[in-house]
Amino acid sequence: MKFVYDPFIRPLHHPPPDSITLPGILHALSDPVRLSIVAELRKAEDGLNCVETTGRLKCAMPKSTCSQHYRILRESGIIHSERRGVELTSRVRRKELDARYPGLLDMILKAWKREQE
Amino acid sequence: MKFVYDPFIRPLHHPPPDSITLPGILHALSDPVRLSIVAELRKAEDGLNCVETTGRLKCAMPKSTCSQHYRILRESGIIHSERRGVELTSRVRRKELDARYPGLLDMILKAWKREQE
DNA sequence: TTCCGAAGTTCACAAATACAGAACTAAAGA
DNA sequence: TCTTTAGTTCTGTATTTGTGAACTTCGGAA
Repeated sequence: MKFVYDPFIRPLHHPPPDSITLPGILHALSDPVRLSIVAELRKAEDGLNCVETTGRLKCAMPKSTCSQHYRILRESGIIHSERRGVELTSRVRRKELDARYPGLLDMILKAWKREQE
Repeated sequence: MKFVYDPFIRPLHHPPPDSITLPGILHALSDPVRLSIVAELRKAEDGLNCVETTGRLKCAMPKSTCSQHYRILRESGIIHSERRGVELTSRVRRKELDARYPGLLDMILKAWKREQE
């Protein structure tokens, strides 16, 4: 069977703001790793790529798993990713999220930070 | 194989406040049906049983599915359930949740209400 | 008292989802 | 050109979810 591969051609899918859903957001944030990824991304104004993020997380994780986590975050509408050469730079879609769910992400990340200590 | 059955003897499991986790909460709330169940429960100060809740929800759903949703909500720590004869009366664990995650549930339910309109 | 209906739970199985290793592609630099 | 780096896809396995069917218990009716 042929192995079809086109990661750099296939466009990344980002939902438009009005098709972001609350259950989708909550599901994306219902995983400790993803919560931590989002927390890191949110701190970094310029975005981070996967290596940088997992580096700061210091929780070892296979690349494939990491890739899946980013896909889930992206397709739920929490982050925006863009290819820069071989890297994928992601950042939190702050304005859009805050317009749709004011204060929600902040509150969740704050609670997560507390819970981590 | 023997069918072991003891629903009215087996105790309901409610996590103590300090073993409630944020990912657990978010996961429990990452389903539209469960969000709506919690919204109804939160409105009813005295608690509701499953039939009352699903009646108000007017989204038909098999009993087994409903039972699972309640189990997930209960084991995440969002609701407390207690048997009253043949019924199961559930209510939101407001004080405990608000102590641990101040304002979070309110914010989520408010966002859900907006999204429903 | 006995019987029946209502309320929920558990089981079993199918479908969907998640995880992680392996193979792979493309870009950038030596 | 060759190699390293960053990330994706595939695949098989494992876990989770949804639902019908069988079941138990309680409370009220007969």
